[in-house]
Amino acid sequence: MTLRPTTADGPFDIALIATRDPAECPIRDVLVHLGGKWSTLILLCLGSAAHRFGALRRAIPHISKRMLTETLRDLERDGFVSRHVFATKLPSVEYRITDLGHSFLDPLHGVLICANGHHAEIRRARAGYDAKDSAQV
Amino acid sequence: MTLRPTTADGPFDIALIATRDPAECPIRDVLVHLGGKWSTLILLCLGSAAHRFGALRRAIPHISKRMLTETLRDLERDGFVSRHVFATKLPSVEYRITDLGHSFLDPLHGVLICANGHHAEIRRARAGYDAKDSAQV
DNA sequence: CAGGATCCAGAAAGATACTG
DNA sequence: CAGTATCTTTCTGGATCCTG
Repeated sequence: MTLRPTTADGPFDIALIATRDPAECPIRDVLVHLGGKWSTLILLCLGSAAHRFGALRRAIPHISKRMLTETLRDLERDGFVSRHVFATKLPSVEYRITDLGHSFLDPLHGVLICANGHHAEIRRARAGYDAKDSAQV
Repeated sequence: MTLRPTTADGPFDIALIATRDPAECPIRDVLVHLGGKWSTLILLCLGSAAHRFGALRRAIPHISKRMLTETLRDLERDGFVSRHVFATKLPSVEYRITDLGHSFLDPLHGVLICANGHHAEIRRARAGYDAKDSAQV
């Protein structure tokens, strides 16, 4: 199976989807991490400026310390962000986006523009679907 | 807080992140669904051609019937794909991408290109991180 | 301040069996 | 063929308390 993406952006073979080992498939191996509830949010935040832990918490409402720590570790592990500890009196840690992380910023931003632009449409679709659904039951 | 994305793609306010109600935030409301393990895979598959249920299963290894059904329902609910039932002898159902879904194809594709291009780098970063990690323990 | 450790309810997801 | 139903296991994420 060789699918051709509608965008003629180059020879990108979606047959990668069908890779036997999920770990070899960039779609699954990379996107699953980016797809996490918070990764994109954090990456975008750090894309605009370096943030300290507390600043990130304030910038991203509703995130718990636990999830912030965990997601930052994951992003660090994947090489998207770097961690810089300052041995000040009270510990302070700054997170920065790396070059690798930065290279994802534009593509991600494109998705966001799209999500933002079609948000109303999506919510309308949902409302319609749910209305039909509850009517039949 | 008004963050400016590094891409000067237009006036996209990342302060949307800080929206009080998560449901109002396109980033969370849309991306959380797209971030699911399978949504992107399915959307890309359907972007290349309409598929029937069974064909999708074959195109996307490792997905269970249950997850495929569920993810398709979600995508249908959000208006990304449409469902067409043919009353043939044995039921056959075809899934197609909608215009709305199609508008996400290019941005998503951009992310994939990026993920694909940097996959090796990411895996190296992981290996390095894990090596340091286990060395310290 | 930044985060580690622990507990725990609920969501997500796999396996299997059944149906029109 | 295209699901649905059910059971079970795994994962997620929030709350809370603790430390250097």
